[in-house]
Amino acid sequence: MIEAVDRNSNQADLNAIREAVLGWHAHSGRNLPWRDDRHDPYRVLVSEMMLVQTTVSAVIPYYHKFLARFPTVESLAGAPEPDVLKHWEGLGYYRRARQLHQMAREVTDRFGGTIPADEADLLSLPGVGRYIAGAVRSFAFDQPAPILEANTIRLLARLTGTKEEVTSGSAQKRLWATAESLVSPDDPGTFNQALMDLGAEVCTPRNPDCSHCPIADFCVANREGLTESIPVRLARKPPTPGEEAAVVLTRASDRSILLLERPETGLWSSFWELPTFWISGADPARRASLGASIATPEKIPQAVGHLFGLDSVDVEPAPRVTVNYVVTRYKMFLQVMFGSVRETGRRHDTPNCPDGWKSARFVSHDDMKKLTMPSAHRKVLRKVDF
DNA sequence: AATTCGGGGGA
DNA sequence: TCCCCAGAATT
Repeated sequence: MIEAVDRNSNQADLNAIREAVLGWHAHSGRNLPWRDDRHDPYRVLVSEMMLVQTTVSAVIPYYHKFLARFPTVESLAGAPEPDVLKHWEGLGYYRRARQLHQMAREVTDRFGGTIPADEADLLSLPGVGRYIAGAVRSFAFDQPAPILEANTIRLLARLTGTKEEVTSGSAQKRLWATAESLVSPDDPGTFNQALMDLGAEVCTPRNPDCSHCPIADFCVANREGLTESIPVRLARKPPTPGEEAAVVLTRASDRSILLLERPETGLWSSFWELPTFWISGADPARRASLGASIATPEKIPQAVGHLFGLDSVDVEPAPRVTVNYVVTRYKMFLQVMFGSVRETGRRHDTPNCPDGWKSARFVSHDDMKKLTMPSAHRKVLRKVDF
Protein backbone atom coordinates (compact mmCIF):
# COMPACT_ATOMS: atom_id res chain seq x y z
CA MET A 1 0.00 0.00 0.00
CA ILE A 2 1.09 3.51 -0.70
CA GLU A 3 0.81 6.68 1.30
CA ALA A 4 -0.11 8.84 -1.66
CA VAL A 5 0.21 8.37 -5.37
CA ASP A 6 2.09 11.61 -5.88
CA ARG A 7 4.58 11.15 -3.09
CA ASN A 8 5.66 7.82 -1.69
CA SER A 9 4.46 5.83 -4.65
CA ASN A 10 6.66 3.47 -6.53
CA GLN A 11 6.48 2.28 -10.09
CA ALA A 12 4.95 -1.06 -9.11
CA ASP A 13 2.06 0.68 -7.33
CA LEU A 14 1.44 3.01 -10.26
CA ASN A 15 1.33 0.08 -12.67
CA ALA A 16 -0.96 -1.89 -10.39
CA ILE A 17 -3.40 1.04 -10.19
CA ARG A 18 -3.31 1.57 -13.96
CA GLU A 19 -4.02 -2.08 -14.67
CA ALA A 20 -6.81 -2.26 -12.10
CA VAL A 21 -8.50 0.85 -13.51
CA LEU A 22 -8.16 -0.33 -17.11
CA GLY A 23 -9.32 -3.83 -16.20
CA TRP A 24 -12.42 -2.44 -14.48
CA HIS A 25 -13.13 -0.15 -17.43
CA ALA A 26 -13.02 -3.03 -19.92
CA HIS A 27 -16.29 -4.42 -18.54
CA SER A 28 -17.84 -1.52 -16.59
CA GLY A 29 -16.98 1.62 -18.56
CA ARG A 30 -19.66 3.99 -19.81
CA ASN A 31 -20.85 3.87 -23.39
CA LEU A 32 -21.12 7.52 -24.44
CA PRO A 33 -21.98 8.88 -27.90
CA TRP A 34 -18.84 11.02 -28.26
CA ARG A 35 -16.71 7.95 -27.71
CA ASP A 36 -18.05 6.29 -30.85
CA ASP A 37 -15.40 8.21 -32.77
CA ARG A 38 -12.98 9.03 -30.00
CA HIS A 39 -10.16 9.96 -32.38
CA ASP A 40 -12.10 12.71 -34.13
CA PRO A 41 -10.81 15.84 -32.34
CA TYR A 42 -13.78 17.90 -33.53
CA ARG A 43 -16.21 15.57 -31.81
CA VAL A 44 -14.07 15.60 -28.69
CA LEU A 45 -14.08 19.40 -28.66
CA VAL A 46 -17.83 19.67 -29.19
CA SER A 47 -18.55 17.22 -26.39
CA GLU A 48 -16.03 18.75 -23.98
CA MET A 49 -17.32 22.26 -24.53
CA MET A 50 -20.86 21.06 -23.83
CA LEU A 51 -19.74 19.10 -20.77
CA VAL A 52 -18.22 22.09 -18.97
CA GLN A 53 -20.05 22.14 -15.63
CA THR A 54 -22.89 20.20 -17.25
CA THR A 55 -24.06 16.66 -16.60
CA VAL A 56 -23.62 13.88 -19.16
CA SER A 57 -27.36 13.22 -19.35
CA ALA A 58 -28.09 16.86 -20.11
CA VAL A 59 -25.52 16.96 -22.91
CA ILE A 60 -26.38 13.80 -24.85
CA PRO A 61 -29.44 15.10 -26.76
CA TYR A 62 -27.70 18.42 -27.50
CA TYR A 63 -24.64 16.58 -28.76
CA HIS A 64 -26.68 14.60 -31.29
CA LYS A 65 -28.61 17.63 -32.53
CA PHE A 66 -25.51 19.80 -32.76
CA LEU A 67 -23.48 17.26 -34.72
CA ALA A 68 -26.36 16.56 -37.09
CA ARG A 69 -26.45 20.26 -37.95
CA PHE A 70 -22.70 20.99 -37.72
CA PRO A 71 -20.93 17.71 -38.61
CA THR A 72 -17.52 19.23 -39.33
CA VAL A 73 -15.28 22.13 -38.36
CA GLU A 74 -15.95 23.72 -41.74
CA SER A 75 -19.72 23.55 -41.36
CA LEU A 76 -19.52 25.16 -37.93
CA ALA A 77 -17.05 27.83 -39.05
CA GLY A 78 -19.38 28.80 -41.90
CA ALA A 79 -22.55 28.93 -39.83
CA PRO A 80 -24.20 32.15 -38.62
CA GLU A 81 -23.95 32.70 -34.87
CA PRO A 82 -27.72 32.77 -34.23
CA ASP A 83 -27.94 29.29 -35.72
CA VAL A 84 -25.20 28.03 -33.39
CA LEU A 85 -26.81 29.63 -30.34
CA LYS A 86 -30.20 28.18 -31.22
CA HIS A 87 -28.72 24.70 -31.04
CA TRP A 88 -27.35 25.52 -27.59
CA GLU A 89 -30.56 27.03 -26.21
CA GLY A 90 -31.41 25.56 -22.78
CA LEU A 91 -27.97 24.10 -22.14
CA GLY A 92 -26.64 27.17 -20.32
CA TYR A 93 -23.21 28.83 -20.26
CA TYR A 94 -23.81 30.30 -23.70
CA ARG A 95 -20.33 31.78 -23.85
CA ARG A 96 -19.21 28.22 -24.66
CA ALA A 97 -21.29 28.17 -27.83
CA ARG A 98 -19.72 31.40 -29.02
CA GLN A 99 -16.27 30.16 -28.05
CA LEU A 100 -16.78 26.89 -29.94
CA HIS A 101 -17.98 28.83 -32.96
CA GLN A 102 -14.99 31.16 -32.79
CA MET A 103 -12.75 28.16 -32.25
CA ALA A 104 -13.94 26.61 -35.51
CA ARG A 105 -13.17 29.84 -37.33
CA GLU A 106 -9.72 30.10 -35.80
CA VAL A 107 -8.96 26.48 -36.66
CA THR A 108 -9.91 27.33 -40.22
CA ASP A 109 -7.90 30.55 -40.34
CA ARG A 110 -4.85 29.69 -38.24
CA PHE A 111 -4.50 25.91 -38.64
CA GLY A 112 -5.81 25.29 -42.14
CA GLY A 113 -8.93 23.56 -40.86
CA THR A 114 -7.04 20.95 -38.85
CA ILE A 115 -7.48 20.88 -35.09
CA PRO A 116 -3.97 21.04 -33.58
CA ALA A 117 -2.50 18.36 -31.32
CA ASP A 118 0.06 20.67 -29.73
CA GLU A 119 -0.74 21.76 -26.18
CA ALA A 120 0.17 25.42 -26.61
CA ASP A 121 -1.85 25.60 -29.83
CA LEU A 122 -4.87 24.05 -28.15
CA LEU A 123 -4.60 26.38 -25.15
CA SER A 124 -4.56 29.35 -27.52
CA LEU A 125 -8.07 28.48 -28.71
CA PRO A 126 -11.03 30.21 -27.02
CA GLY A 127 -12.65 28.14 -24.30
CA VAL A 128 -9.81 25.62 -24.11
CA GLY A 129 -8.07 25.33 -20.75
CA ARG A 130 -5.84 22.72 -19.23
CA TYR A 131 -8.54 20.06 -18.87
CA ILE A 132 -9.94 20.30 -22.42
CA ALA A 133 -6.46 20.48 -23.91
CA GLY A 134 -5.57 17.29 -22.01
CA ALA A 135 -8.79 15.61 -23.11
CA VAL A 136 -8.20 16.37 -26.80
CA ARG A 137 -4.56 15.32 -26.60
CA SER A 138 -5.22 12.05 -24.79
CA PHE A 139 -8.56 11.01 -26.29
CA ALA A 140 -8.08 12.05 -29.92
CA PHE A 141 -4.29 12.00 -30.29
CA ASP A 142 -3.25 9.34 -27.75
CA GLN A 143 -0.77 11.64 -26.06
CA PRO A 144 0.09 10.94 -22.39
CA ALA A 145 -1.52 14.17 -21.16
CA PRO A 146 -3.14 14.36 -17.71
CA ILE A 147 -6.68 15.54 -17.09
CA LEU A 148 -8.35 16.83 -13.94
CA GLU A 149 -12.09 17.41 -13.73
CA ALA A 150 -15.02 16.87 -11.39
CA ASN A 151 -14.91 13.06 -11.37
CA THR A 152 -11.15 12.71 -11.09
CA ILE A 153 -10.78 15.53 -8.59
CA ARG A 154 -13.05 13.57 -6.26
CA LEU A 155 -11.42 10.22 -7.02
CA LEU A 156 -7.82 11.43 -6.77
CA ALA A 157 -8.53 13.47 -3.64
CA ARG A 158 -9.83 10.34 -1.95
CA LEU A 159 -7.09 8.13 -3.36
CA THR A 160 -4.39 10.45 -2.02
CA GLY A 161 -6.25 11.44 1.16
CA THR A 162 -6.30 15.14 0.29
CA LYS A 163 -7.63 16.91 3.39
CA GLU A 164 -7.35 20.46 2.12
CA GLU A 165 -10.03 22.24 0.19
CA VAL A 166 -9.78 20.78 -3.31
CA THR A 167 -10.14 24.01 -5.28
CA SER A 168 -7.26 25.69 -3.42
CA GLY A 169 -4.17 26.41 -5.45
CA SER A 170 -1.95 23.98 -3.56
CA ALA A 171 -4.45 21.12 -3.75
CA GLN A 172 -5.00 21.71 -7.46
CA LYS A 173 -1.27 21.68 -8.05
CA ARG A 174 -0.85 18.37 -6.25
CA LEU A 175 -3.88 16.78 -7.89
CA TRP A 176 -2.60 17.71 -11.33
CA ALA A 177 0.75 16.21 -10.39
CA THR A 178 -0.99 13.04 -9.28
CA ALA A 179 -2.91 12.84 -12.53
CA GLU A 180 0.30 13.33 -14.47
CA SER A 181 2.20 10.63 -12.62
CA LEU A 182 -0.70 8.23 -12.93
CA VAL A 183 -1.73 8.56 -16.57
CA SER A 184 -0.89 5.41 -18.46
CA PRO A 185 1.90 5.90 -21.02
CA ASP A 186 0.58 3.01 -23.11
CA ASP A 187 -3.07 4.01 -23.55
CA PRO A 188 -3.55 7.45 -21.98
CA GLY A 189 -6.89 8.19 -23.65
CA THR A 190 -8.57 5.01 -22.47
CA PHE A 191 -7.01 5.39 -19.05
CA ASN A 192 -8.22 8.96 -18.57
CA GLN A 193 -11.75 7.99 -19.61
CA ALA A 194 -11.58 4.97 -17.32
CA LEU A 195 -10.61 7.17 -14.37
CA MET A 196 -13.56 9.47 -15.07
CA ASP A 197 -15.93 6.52 -15.38
CA LEU A 198 -14.72 5.12 -12.09
CA GLY A 199 -15.34 8.45 -10.45
CA ALA A 200 -18.80 8.76 -12.01
CA GLU A 201 -20.02 5.22 -11.28
CA VAL A 202 -18.14 3.98 -8.20
CA CYS A 203 -16.37 6.87 -6.48
CA THR A 204 -19.59 8.91 -6.33
CA PRO A 205 -20.04 12.14 -4.33
CA ARG A 206 -22.13 10.37 -1.71
CA ASN A 207 -22.13 6.70 -0.74
CA PRO A 208 -19.21 5.62 -2.89
CA ASP A 209 -19.30 1.91 -3.71
CA CYS A 210 -15.85 1.13 -2.31
CA SER A 211 -16.59 -2.60 -2.06
CA HIS A 212 -16.61 -2.73 -5.86
CA CYS A 213 -13.73 -0.31 -6.41
CA PRO A 214 -10.75 -1.86 -8.19
CA ILE A 215 -8.30 0.47 -6.43
CA ALA A 216 -9.79 0.48 -2.93
CA ASP A 217 -6.61 -1.15 -1.60
CA PHE A 218 -4.62 1.90 -2.69
CA CYS A 219 -7.09 4.49 -1.44
CA VAL A 220 -6.11 6.53 1.62
CA ALA A 221 -9.66 7.77 2.22
CA ASN A 222 -11.00 4.23 2.16
CA ARG A 223 -8.33 3.04 4.55
CA GLU A 224 -8.90 5.90 6.98
CA GLY A 225 -12.68 6.00 6.68
CA LEU A 226 -12.70 9.47 5.14
CA THR A 227 -14.67 8.83 1.97
CA GLU A 228 -17.57 10.91 3.28
CA SER A 229 -15.41 13.85 4.31
CA ILE A 230 -13.22 13.96 1.19
CA PRO A 231 -13.25 15.94 -1.03
CA VAL A 232 -13.37 19.02 1.18
CA ARG A 233 -15.27 21.89 -0.41
CA LEU A 234 -15.99 25.44 0.73
CA ALA A 235 -19.49 25.93 2.08
CA ARG A 236 -21.47 27.76 -0.50
CA LYS A 237 -23.39 30.89 0.24
CA PRO A 238 -27.17 30.70 0.15
CA PRO A 239 -28.75 32.16 -3.01
CA THR A 240 -29.92 35.75 -2.89
CA PRO A 241 -33.63 36.16 -3.69
CA GLY A 242 -35.03 38.61 -6.18
CA GLU A 243 -38.35 39.51 -7.78
CA GLU A 244 -39.18 40.47 -11.36
CA ALA A 245 -42.28 41.13 -13.40
CA ALA A 246 -42.45 40.31 -17.11
CA VAL A 247 -45.05 41.63 -19.50
CA VAL A 248 -46.52 39.64 -22.36
CA LEU A 249 -47.58 42.55 -24.56
CA THR A 250 -49.61 41.39 -27.54
CA ARG A 251 -50.32 43.55 -30.58
CA ALA A 252 -53.98 43.03 -31.40
CA SER A 253 -53.60 43.39 -35.16
CA ASP A 254 -51.44 40.30 -35.67
CA ARG A 255 -51.02 38.71 -32.21
CA SER A 256 -47.27 39.36 -32.31
CA ILE A 257 -45.48 39.92 -29.00
CA LEU A 258 -43.04 42.59 -27.87
CA LEU A 259 -39.53 41.23 -27.25
CA LEU A 260 -36.28 42.97 -26.34
CA GLU A 261 -32.80 42.05 -27.46
CA ARG A 262 -30.42 42.01 -24.48
CA PRO A 263 -27.07 43.83 -24.35
CA GLU A 264 -23.99 42.20 -25.85
CA THR A 265 -22.29 41.69 -22.49
CA GLY A 266 -23.17 39.77 -19.35
CA LEU A 267 -25.91 37.29 -18.65
CA TRP A 268 -27.82 35.98 -21.69
CA SER A 269 -25.93 38.41 -23.91
CA SER A 270 -27.81 39.21 -27.12
CA PHE A 271 -30.66 36.90 -26.22
CA TRP A 272 -34.29 37.88 -26.76
CA GLU A 273 -36.61 38.20 -23.79
CA LEU A 274 -39.91 39.55 -22.59
CA PRO A 275 -39.77 43.13 -21.28
CA THR A 276 -39.02 42.45 -17.62
CA PHE A 277 -38.93 44.86 -14.70
CA TRP A 278 -36.91 44.64 -11.53
CA ILE A 279 -39.12 44.63 -8.44
CA SER A 280 -36.88 43.86 -5.44
CA GLY A 281 -33.80 42.08 -4.20
CA ALA A 282 -31.26 40.60 -6.57
CA ASP A 283 -31.05 41.82 -10.15
CA PRO A 284 -28.62 39.43 -11.90
CA ALA A 285 -30.01 40.27 -15.36
CA ARG A 286 -29.53 44.01 -14.76
CA ARG A 287 -33.17 44.75 -15.29
CA ALA A 288 -33.14 47.73 -12.96
CA SER A 289 -31.74 49.67 -15.90
CA LEU A 290 -35.06 49.10 -17.66
CA GLY A 291 -37.07 51.65 -15.74
CA ALA A 292 -35.68 51.27 -12.24
CA SER A 293 -38.18 53.86 -11.03
CA ILE A 294 -40.98 51.36 -11.51
CA ALA A 295 -40.01 48.80 -8.87
CA THR A 296 -43.61 47.94 -8.04
CA PRO A 297 -46.04 45.87 -10.12
CA GLU A 298 -48.69 48.54 -9.76
CA LYS A 299 -46.70 51.06 -11.75
CA ILE A 300 -46.03 48.78 -14.71
CA PRO A 301 -49.27 49.31 -16.64
CA GLN A 302 -48.66 53.06 -16.83
CA ALA A 303 -44.98 52.74 -17.53
CA VAL A 304 -45.07 50.25 -20.39
CA GLY A 305 -46.77 52.45 -22.95
CA HIS A 306 -44.55 55.40 -22.12
CA LEU A 307 -41.32 53.38 -22.07
CA PHE A 308 -41.89 51.88 -25.52
CA GLY A 309 -43.67 54.86 -27.05
CA LEU A 310 -46.91 53.01 -27.64
CA ASP A 311 -50.46 54.34 -27.59
CA SER A 312 -53.48 52.44 -26.35
CA VAL A 313 -51.60 50.01 -24.13
CA ASP A 314 -53.64 48.06 -21.62
CA VAL A 315 -51.86 45.96 -19.00
CA GLU A 316 -53.52 43.81 -16.36
CA PRO A 317 -51.75 44.24 -13.02
CA ALA A 318 -52.86 40.87 -11.64
CA PRO A 319 -50.26 38.15 -12.22
CA ARG A 320 -51.73 34.89 -13.48
CA VAL A 321 -48.47 33.07 -14.19
CA THR A 322 -45.32 32.81 -12.13
CA VAL A 323 -42.00 31.17 -12.86
CA ASN A 324 -39.21 30.49 -10.40
CA TYR A 325 -35.72 30.16 -11.73
CA VAL A 326 -32.17 30.07 -10.43
CA VAL A 327 -29.29 31.78 -12.16
CA THR A 328 -25.75 31.86 -10.79
CA ARG A 329 -26.26 32.54 -7.09
CA TYR A 330 -29.68 34.12 -7.38
CA LYS A 331 -33.08 32.64 -6.80
CA MET A 332 -35.60 34.58 -8.79
CA PHE A 333 -39.35 34.90 -8.59
CA LEU A 334 -40.84 36.02 -11.88
CA GLN A 335 -44.46 37.12 -12.11
CA VAL A 336 -46.08 37.58 -15.47
CA MET A 337 -48.50 40.30 -16.49
CA PHE A 338 -50.52 40.54 -19.66
CA GLY A 339 -51.05 43.50 -21.91
CA SER A 340 -52.32 44.39 -25.33
CA VAL A 341 -51.93 47.16 -27.84
CA ARG A 342 -55.43 47.61 -29.06
CA GLU A 343 -54.93 49.82 -32.07
CA THR A 344 -52.65 49.44 -35.01
CA GLY A 345 -50.60 52.25 -36.38
CA ARG A 346 -47.07 53.20 -37.28
CA ARG A 347 -46.10 53.90 -33.70
CA HIS A 348 -46.88 50.29 -32.83
CA ASP A 349 -44.66 48.91 -35.55
CA THR A 350 -41.52 50.47 -34.19
CA PRO A 351 -41.46 50.45 -30.39
CA ASN A 352 -38.83 52.59 -28.73
CA CYS A 353 -35.75 50.66 -27.64
CA PRO A 354 -34.90 51.36 -23.99
CA ASP A 355 -31.36 52.52 -23.20
CA GLY A 356 -28.95 49.64 -22.79
CA TRP A 357 -30.90 47.16 -24.88
CA LYS A 358 -29.98 46.36 -28.48
CA SER A 359 -33.44 46.43 -30.02
CA ALA A 360 -37.16 46.09 -29.38
CA ARG A 361 -39.73 44.72 -31.78
CA PHE A 362 -42.98 42.86 -32.10
CA VAL A 363 -42.22 39.27 -33.06
CA SER A 364 -44.61 36.85 -34.73
CA HIS A 365 -45.34 33.43 -33.32
CA ASP A 366 -43.21 31.75 -36.00
CA ASP A 367 -40.25 34.11 -35.65
CA MET A 368 -40.30 33.68 -31.88
CA LYS A 369 -39.38 30.03 -32.26
CA LYS A 370 -36.27 30.95 -34.20
CA LEU A 371 -34.90 33.40 -31.62
CA THR A 372 -32.78 32.33 -28.67
CA MET A 373 -34.31 33.13 -25.29
CA PRO A 374 -33.54 32.42 -21.62
CA SER A 375 -35.16 29.20 -20.43
CA ALA A 376 -37.29 31.01 -17.85
CA HIS A 377 -38.89 33.15 -20.56
CA ARG A 378 -39.35 30.16 -22.83
CA LYS A 379 -41.18 28.55 -19.94
CA VAL A 380 -43.41 31.61 -19.54
CA LEU A 381 -44.41 31.51 -23.19
CA ARG A 382 -45.18 27.77 -22.97
CA LYS A 383 -47.41 28.30 -19.94
CA VAL A 384 -49.23 31.23 -21.51
CA ASP A 385 -50.59 29.01 -24.28
CA PHE A 386 -51.00 30.91 -27.53
C1' DA B 1 -8.42 34.26 -4.77
C1' DA B 2 -13.20 35.38 -6.02
C1' DT B 3 -16.75 35.94 -9.42
C1' DT B 4 -19.07 35.25 -13.44
C1' DC B 5 -21.10 32.54 -16.51
C1' DG B 6 -27.43 28.36 -16.58
C1' DG B 7 -29.90 24.87 -16.07
C1' DG B 8 -31.25 20.45 -14.74
C1' DG B 9 -31.13 16.08 -12.15
C1' DG B 10 -30.73 13.17 -8.11
C1' DA B 11 -30.93 12.09 -3.24
C1' DT C 1 -34.50 21.68 -0.29
C1' DC C 2 -29.43 21.05 -1.15
C1' DC C 3 -25.57 19.59 -3.82
C1' DC C 4 -23.25 18.78 -7.91
C1' DC C 5 -22.08 18.71 -12.75
C1' DA C 6 -15.87 16.02 -18.28
C1' DG C 7 -14.15 24.43 -16.42
C1' DA C 8 -12.62 28.73 -18.49
C1' DA C 9 -12.21 33.61 -18.44
C1' DT C 10 -12.32 37.75 -16.07
C1' DT C 11 -11.66 40.80 -12.20
